[in-house]
Parts: sequence; C-alpha cells; structure tokens
Amino acid sequence: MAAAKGEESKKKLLKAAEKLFAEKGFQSTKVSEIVAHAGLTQAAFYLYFASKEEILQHLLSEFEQQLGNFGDAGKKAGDFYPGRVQPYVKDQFVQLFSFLGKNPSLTKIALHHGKHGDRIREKIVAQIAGNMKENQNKGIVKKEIDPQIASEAIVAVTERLIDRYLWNGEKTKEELGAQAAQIFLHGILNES
Amino acid sequence: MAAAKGEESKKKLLKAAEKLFAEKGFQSTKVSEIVAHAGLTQAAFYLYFASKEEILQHLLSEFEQQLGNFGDAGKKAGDFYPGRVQPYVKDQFVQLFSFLGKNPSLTKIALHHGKHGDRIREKIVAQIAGNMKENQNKGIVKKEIDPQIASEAIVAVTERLIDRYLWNGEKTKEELGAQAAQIFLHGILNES
Amino acid sequence: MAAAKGEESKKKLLKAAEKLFAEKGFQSTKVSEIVAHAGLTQAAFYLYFASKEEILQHLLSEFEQQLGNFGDAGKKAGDFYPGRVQPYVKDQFVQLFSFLGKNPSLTKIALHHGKHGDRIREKIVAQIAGNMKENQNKGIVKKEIDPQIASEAIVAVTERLIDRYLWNGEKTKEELGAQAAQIFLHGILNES
Amino acid sequence: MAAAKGEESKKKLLKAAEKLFAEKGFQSTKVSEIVAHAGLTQAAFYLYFASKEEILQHLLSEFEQQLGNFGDAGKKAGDFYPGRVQPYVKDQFVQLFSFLGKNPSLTKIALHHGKHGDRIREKIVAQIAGNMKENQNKGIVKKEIDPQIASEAIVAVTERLIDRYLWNGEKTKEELGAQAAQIFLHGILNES
DNA sequence: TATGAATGAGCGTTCATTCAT
DNA sequence: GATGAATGAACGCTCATTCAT
Repeated sequence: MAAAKGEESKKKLLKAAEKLFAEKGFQSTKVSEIVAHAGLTQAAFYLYFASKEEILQHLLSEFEQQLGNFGDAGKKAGDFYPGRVQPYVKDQFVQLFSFLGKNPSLTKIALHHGKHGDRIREKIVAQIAGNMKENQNKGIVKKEIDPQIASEAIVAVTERLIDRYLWNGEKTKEELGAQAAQIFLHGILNES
Repeated sequence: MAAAKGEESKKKLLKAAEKLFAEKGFQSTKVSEIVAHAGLTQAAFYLYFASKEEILQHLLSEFEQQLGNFGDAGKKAGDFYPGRVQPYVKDQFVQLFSFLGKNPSLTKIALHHGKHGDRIREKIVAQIAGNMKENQNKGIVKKEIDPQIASEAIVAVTERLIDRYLWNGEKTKEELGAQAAQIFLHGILNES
Repeated sequence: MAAAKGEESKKKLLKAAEKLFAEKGFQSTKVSEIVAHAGLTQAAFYLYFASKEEILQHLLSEFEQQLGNFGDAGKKAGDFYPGRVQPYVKDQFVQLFSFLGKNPSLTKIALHHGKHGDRIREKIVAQIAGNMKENQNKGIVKKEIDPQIASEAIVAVTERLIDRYLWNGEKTKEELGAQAAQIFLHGILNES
Repeated sequence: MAAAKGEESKKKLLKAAEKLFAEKGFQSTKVSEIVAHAGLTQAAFYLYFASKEEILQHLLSEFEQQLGNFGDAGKKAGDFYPGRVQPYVKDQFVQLFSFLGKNPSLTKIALHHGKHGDRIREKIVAQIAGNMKENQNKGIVKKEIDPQIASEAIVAVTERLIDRYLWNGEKTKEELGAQAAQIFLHGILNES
C-alpha cells in the first residue's frame, strides 16, 4: 500500500535536484550534492535516472505537463466574464502569475535552461499572445501593441518578480499579481 | 601605429570570452574554447588573466563602468524637457534600452551571473526607481505604482527583449524601445 | 576477515607515497607516480586524500605519533640503570637510532620537509637536549658540551647514517648504533 | 675594462639561483623567480644557461672546484704540526667547518641534491676518511672507529650546524667548529 | 533496492623553454 | 645583449558515470 521504497527515493532525488538546480543552476549542481541532499549514494542516483541531464528533463516535462492544464484553464476562464472585459483580462494575468508562482524553482529552471527553456517559454508566450490577439480583435487591447513582444514582456516580468519577491516571501502572489496587472494593463503614467 | 601585440591578444580573448559567456554561460564555457576562438593556446590565456574567473570580472567591471556613465546621462537628460513630461519619461526609457542594447552579450552576462548580477541589477533598478519616485512626486507617475517593482519589471523586460529580438536582428533597438515604452507608459488596454 | 577494500587501497597509496617521497622528495613525486605504484587510477587517489599535500601530512602525523611514544620510552628506560651511567646513556642513544631506523623513509621525509621537518626535528632535539642537560647536572656529561648543539649533531648523524647505510642494508641498526654511540660518547681520538 | 655586460647578468642570475635554490630547493624554485631576483626577463636566462638544470650544474661545479683546493690545503696543513697530533687533527676539523661555512647556500644545495649531492659528499667523506685512516695507523685515532662512518658523521654534523646556526648568525664559525671538534675528538662523556 | 569502490575523460592552471624582433 | 609574446607538455584535481557485490 505504501509507495514502493524505490519511488520514495526517486522523489527525494527529484526534490533535491529541483531545489539545487533552481539555487545554483544545472551546471553548477553536482550529482554528489543532489544525492547528499537526498540522503542516498551516487550509485543510487543512476538507479532512477540515466544521467544528470535526464533528471533535468524529468523536472522539465513535469513542468510542461502542468503547463498544459494552465492553457485549458485560461480558455475556460474566458467564459465566466461575458461582457466585462477588463476583469477578464486582469484575471488571466493573475492566473499566469499564480501558475508560475506555484512552483518557483521549477519555473526558474525551466525558463533559464537554454534550448529547453526557449521551447517552454515560447509555448507560454504563444498562448498569451494568442489570447491577446483575440482581445485585440475584440478591441480590448490596443492596436499598436505587438502581442508577441507584449507577451514576452509579461512572461519576463512574471518570472523576475517571482524570483525576486516571491521566493523569499517579501511579497505575496496577490500583491505581485496586482502590481503587474496594474502596470501592464494601464501603464505607469497618469493620464494627462 | 600597430597596437602592442600583447594588447591585441588580450582583446581577442575578451571578445571571445564575451561571446561565449553570453551564449553558453560562464560555467559551460571552457577556457579551451575561449582560446580556440581567439586563435591562441591555453597557456597564452594565463599571460593576460590570472584565472577564468578573472576574465569574467574584467568583463563585468567594464560593464559596470559604462553603467556609471549611463546614470549621469540620465540625470542630465532631465533638464532638456522643461514642462513636457511624457517625452522625458519616454526618453529615459529608451535610453536604458539603448544603453543595455549597446552591449547585449555583456548585459546578459552581467545580469545572469548570480552574486555579481544581483549587485549590478540592483544598481540599475535603484537608479530607475529613484527617477520614478521623483516623477511620482511630481504627479507624473501614478501613486499606486510601486517604483521598486516597476523598475524591476522594466529591467527584466529590457533584458529579455534585447536577448530575444535584438541579438538576432529580428527587431531594431528603436522598435523595441518604442514598444516597451508604449507598454510601460500607457499599458496594453484601450481606455473603455 | 579481509580488511575493507577501501582501506587496503588507502594503505597502498600511503606505502607508495612514503617510498616515493623518501626517494625523490615531495615536489618531484607526481600523483600519477603514486597511483601507478599503488595500481590505481588518479581519481582513486582523491577518494582517500583531499590533495597531494594531505597525504604528506598523513605520513607526517603518523611519524609524529610514533615520536610521542619514543619520548615516553626514553623516560622509563632511565629507571633501569641505577648507578651505571654509561650503559644508560649509550642505551638512550641506541634507542634513538632504533626508533628512527624503524622507518627510514618516514624519517627522511619528516626531517627533510621544510617547515614541518623543522618542527619535528626540533621536538626530537629538544627531548635529547633535555636528557643531556640532566646528565650534565649529574656530572655524567661534560660541562663544556652545549647540549643543544650536541643534540642537533646526534640527530643529524643518526639521520644520515640511516639514510646511507641502513636503507640499502649495508650495515645493521646495531652496528650503526654502536659506532655512533662510540663516537659521540668517547670521541674518535685515543687518549694520549 | 669593465666586465662585459653579459657577464654581469650571468653573475646576477647565478647569485639569485644560489640564494633561491638554498632557500627553497631546486624543484620549488621557478625560473621566473630567479630572473625576477636578477632583474631580467625569462628569455635572458636562456642566453646564459641552456636549462634550469644547467645553472644548477654550474653552481655545483663551482662548489666542486673549491672543494679541490680544500683537499690540497688539508694535505699541506699536515706538515705544520710535526709531533703535535691533537692540534693537527682538530685543525683539520675546523678547516672543514670553515670551508663549508664559507658558502652555506652552495653547501646546502650541493649536499642536498640527490645524485649530484651524493657524488660530492662522497668526495668530501673520502678525503676525510683517508686522513682519518692515516691517523688511525699512526695511533692517533682509535682502532675501533670505522673511518668511513665517522667521516659521514662529521660531514653530516658540519652540514647541519652550518644550516642551523651559521645561516642565521646565531653562532659563529669558530664557536661551532670548537664545539664540533670537542664532540668528535673527545666525546660528550666525562671520563669516569 | 542499494552501496562502496573505482574510473575515463576532461578541466583549469603552471612552467620550462623557444623565437621573432 | 635583451625582450615581449607565445607554446607544449604536464600536473593536480573534479565529476559524471559504472560495476561487482
């Protein structure tokens, strides 16, 4: 009934790797450190993962899976705001924030890791850009905005604020979400 | 007329290191690769730099030096827009863009490199936040904006757009600057 | 029954290092040579010792530990020769010889290695000088002798004779001990 | 009239090498250090010496040359003490001391350097042993003494006392010579 | 399921030595 | 006679990975 002992070890390794990869980066994290944090030996590592690279992939695909759900949630959420445009857009924004903030270390790893990061980021950006284009057609979003660029900006900011303020508990997800939404939706300037 | 041969080699090494550090990160870049790109032997590297770490520092301090000038420029620029607030703010924005865009690889290295990156980023953010606070007091920037957060956002976006669009020539500095300014100054939404 | 395999390898490395350090000195001995003699790879070396320096320290402290015992032995031995002074002094002399001769390579390494060697030699010299001073007070040793210098001389000779004659089996410990005692106790000249 | 400039540089290099070899040993002394002490460049070194090894040989042969003179001096000195045996022997002893003490660093280098050191030491030992054997035949030196061993002892002590007390000026050549002679000629024990 | 022991390949660094000027 | 610049070869050390038990 209890999870097989092996499965537990595998989880410990994944947790350790996630923490360390996020803290020090993939290259700088040694297999020896991962197993030390997991309370196992180096040989045990290779019982569960073929290589250091593979445990990263495992983490990354875990993240990508959750990413799929996010997309669906976004779609569905649209239906709940018939007619009221601003709350809808704002809510989508907060959702992204909430989603990426749920797993800050995974987010950091996923978006920072060269090739893989690019692919994943592209996915998120595309999703947001798609939504934005729709909203542009509906007249909600300004015509002058390049959805591609704006989406990149949104992701970059989300990523950064999570890393800077959420990670260490300096701000809450809600505070950050509100601020980010405020900035992106209305800009920082007073209307003259 | 010809620059001392040694100085040339040093520059070649710096150029190569800059390129590679930006492309693959510090850890993943091997000294052997740097010297290969510079057309020298490994031993020659240590004629000019005490360690791989030191060439990074060299690059970093080069960047920080330019950073100082950027701050001064920002201050002076303020005087040129008496009464016209928006162009002033926008211009400042574009300047940051222009400044960081002038040396994309150095920017990437500087802001991505753990401890050092944090310090440098903090410097830039503080400078922008300072300006923003002033403009907030003057009623130019919205009261609800947290200058700290907004500045982090601005830097994050600038960094990302440079890396994504400028690096490969997909967009020009001006295009990006305009788009970013647009987003940050007025937001993406149409006024309803 | 069998000693743990790792412990065996460690011992092999220590034996090899001892031999080579004694033969060619610390600096001239390469880690590659040590492991070759031990039948291991270079990486294995660092499984047991953090650095080349550390294996030297290990050897040195092993020697110093034995050194402590030597001091005690000397003290106790004094009690066994009540009233008969010459055999007592001679025996102490032979003991030093026997002690250092038990591990010629370790002795060579220990006394030849700069800072460390100086400290260890000082220890031995001080011990002998202490004894000698006592015997001087008892009227056994000549007043004109400077115990410090005489002790340095004794150690130097012991060291050299071991290295020259014991190492290659040309003389036995007893022969050397007898000759050295003879020289130091009564000198080389006939009484005229 | 002035010595050629090249000859001066060569001398500077020899002086520097002598000092450094004595202080830190041959292996641990880098060519870069030698030239730094001599105020020259590394390339200049190879104008005068084919290799690091060669400058050592140069130093060594310089020492060996002086050694020849020492042997002759010993022989001649014998004639000046007709009938008075002890002063003669003692004087020879002091001469060795004086000779080796004249160039402590060269002495240290010469006697410490493996193969070469062995050859040179052998030469000195043989010379002393030869004299001692003569004196043994004349009844001056005890029959029981093995001249070979005694000579090794004498050289070892001389070498050590020079290194320990002369080098830093703690004792003078004369003090050391007297003490050493005292020990070796008459031993440390009181006649009971 | 897990480990203790070992390794191959490579990395950053050093150093005696060379050569064009 | 001397130098600035460069190098080949090796060294100490690290690390992801393997394998017998």
